[in-house]
Amino acid sequence: MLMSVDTDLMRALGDPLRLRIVTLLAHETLCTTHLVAETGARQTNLSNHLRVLREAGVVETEPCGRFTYYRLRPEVLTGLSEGFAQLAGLARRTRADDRKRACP
Amino acid sequence: MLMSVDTDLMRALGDPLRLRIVTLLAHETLCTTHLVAETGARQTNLSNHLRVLREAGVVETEPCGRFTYYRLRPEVLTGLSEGFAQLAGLARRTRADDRKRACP
DNA sequence: TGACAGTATCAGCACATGCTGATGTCAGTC
DNA sequence: GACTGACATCAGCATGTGCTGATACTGTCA
Repeated sequence: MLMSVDTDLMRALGDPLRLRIVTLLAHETLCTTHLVAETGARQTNLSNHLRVLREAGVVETEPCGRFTYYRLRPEVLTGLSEGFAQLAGLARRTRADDRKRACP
Repeated sequence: MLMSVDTDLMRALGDPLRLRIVTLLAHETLCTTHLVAETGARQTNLSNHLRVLREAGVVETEPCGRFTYYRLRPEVLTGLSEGFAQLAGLARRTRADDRKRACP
C-alpha cells in the first residue's frame, strides 16, 4: 500500500535553518546552547525552530539539569525516506510504461 | 560522503496541494486539465503550483499540441529518499552510541 | 483568418511564517 | 532566599506564500 508523505513534516524540514539543525543533530545530540554556537542564530529564534521540529515529531527532548538535550528520531526520517522511495518507484514505472492519460 | 537535502526541494514538496499533484503524477502522466479535474483546484492556482514544482526540478513538461503533459522526475525523489536514509542512519548510530556533546 | 480551448503570467489581497526584543519560568548556585 | 544561566513564550513587525480574477499567449480547428 501507499504510505503517503506527511505535509507538515515536509514543511518542518523545508527551512534552511531547521535542516541545518537536523543535520547537526544527526551527528551528535546537542542542547540549545550548542546549537546557538554552531548556527550563530539567536536563542529565541532557535527555540522557535526547535519547537516546530518537536511538534512535527522530528526531534525529542531530554532535560538534563537546566539544559535540554535535543535528539533526532531516526524512524521519522526513515519513514520519509521510504515514502519518497515508494513515490520514486511508482514514477519510474509510470515513466517506463509511458502511462499517460489521454488528452480530454 | 554526506549528500545534503535540498531545502528548496523540500519547500516545494511541503505544500498539501503540491504533494497531492506529485502523488497523482507518480501514478500517471497528466496534463493540467486532468489535474484540475482531480484536485478541484482552479486552473490558475494549479499552474502556479506546477511552476514551483517545475522550478524545483520535480516535474518536467512535454508539450502535446495545445496540452502540456506533466511528468515526474524519479531521480529527484530517489535523491531525497537517499538523503533522508543517510540522515536516518547517522541519527540511529548517534543514538545507539549515545553520542552527545557535554554540557558547556 | 477568426474563434476557441489549454496554459501561463500578472497584480492584488489575505494569511502564514520567520526574526527579534522583552519577558516568564525553572533549575542550580551562592 | 536572591541571583544567574538555560530555555520557553509572547507580541510585533517584515517578508513570503497561496489563492484569485484578469489577461496574454499559443496551438487547433472551422
